[in-house]
Amino acid sequence: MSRVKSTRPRRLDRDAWIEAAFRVLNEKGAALVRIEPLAKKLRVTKGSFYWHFKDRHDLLEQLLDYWAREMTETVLRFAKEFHGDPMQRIFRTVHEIIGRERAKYDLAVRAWAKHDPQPRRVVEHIDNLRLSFLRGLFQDAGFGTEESEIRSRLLYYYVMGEHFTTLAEPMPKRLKKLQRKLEILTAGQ
Amino acid sequence: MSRVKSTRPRRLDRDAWIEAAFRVLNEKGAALVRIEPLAKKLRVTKGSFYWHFKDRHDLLEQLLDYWAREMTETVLRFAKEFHGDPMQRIFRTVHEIIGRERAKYDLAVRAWAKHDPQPRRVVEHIDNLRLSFLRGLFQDAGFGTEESEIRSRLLYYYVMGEHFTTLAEPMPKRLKKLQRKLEILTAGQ
DNA sequence: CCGGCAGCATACTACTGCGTATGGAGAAGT
DNA sequence: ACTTCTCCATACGCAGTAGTATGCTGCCGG
Repeated sequence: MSRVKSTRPRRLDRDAWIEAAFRVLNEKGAALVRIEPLAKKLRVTKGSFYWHFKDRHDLLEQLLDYWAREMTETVLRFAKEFHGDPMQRIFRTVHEIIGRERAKYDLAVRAWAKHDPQPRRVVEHIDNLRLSFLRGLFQDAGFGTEESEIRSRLLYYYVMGEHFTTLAEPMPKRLKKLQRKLEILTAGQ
Repeated sequence: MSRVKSTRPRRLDRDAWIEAAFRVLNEKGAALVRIEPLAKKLRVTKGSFYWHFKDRHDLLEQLLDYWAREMTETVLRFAKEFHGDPMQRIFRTVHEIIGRERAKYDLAVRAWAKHDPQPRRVVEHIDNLRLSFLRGLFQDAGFGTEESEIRSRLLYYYVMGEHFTTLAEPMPKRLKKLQRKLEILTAGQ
């Protein structure tokens, strides 16, 4: 009758804290990423926290790193593996982003970035990465520099809006409309 | 030499609290809309607050009302006064929204709405209002129902993105590109 | 000139959260 | 077996904040 205690992951590491904090960041916002509530969720005390981190600010920095890596490595790596027609690559990339539940995390980080220069710099960097990638796709499709800039930005903002807006229709309907939207954005060539 | 004291707005009212809270909401987020710091800014104590409001939650409700009114009355009223060519009305409307510093407030409210059903309902309502308005413009321009839905959503998300993204170029350049974006979104008719 | 009330101040309790200091248990080296 | 080091618990001081209770003051009608 021993060892029936619920999961007792004593001896956890930095990443366990960061991932738990990341969840709270997305669910409640950066202001509510607090140490003691996190400790409660992880079933430890903050003695553990101050072993792995210097202070709360230290955790928030790691959080940004985590987010930045998630957002680049995961999404763009998949997208770069696509081959074939440039138009199809655009479609499959956006399809991938919208299908996955990734970019929705952006809202919390972006709201955080609005009043804090540190996340702001990171967000700008990520935005530039993604936008330049999309721009490249449009250029591959034959659009000029300026024209690609304009259309990629339209597309990028569209993807953002899809995740920031709650009036989301069921996925099949959204994907059907996505097809038409991409037609509009890639027309005129 | 009396009456030289700095502005002493004793005897303030609900609206003074709400406007101050609204500024904090946009600058710091909903979680940091706190009573005593607000009282400090208003140069009163929270005794005043609990006279005008039942509790903190009461204030946040008023805040949503305030936001909803700001976002509908102000923006849409202007837009509805525009006349002439439907395309031009679309352009002037979006021009108005982007030129003014209004929609930027959406980010804080939207982040708040993500983990709280009350603001979420309000945001959905506002989104529907704006989107149906834009949809009407496209329909006036001759697009079909489904096609207007798709294009208005592209346009709406674009306007949102312009405000949520920090990599904003100088306004003249943005407006120049806006022209081209609207051409893309209104083409094919 | 005086009662009364609107509007705010003051003083209090209770709670939450940050950071620190220190102790303790258990694994790992020797 | 004894020490050391890692990782966490415990206990503390302190600041900030929500909410309540009650006291104070100026203005306004009578």
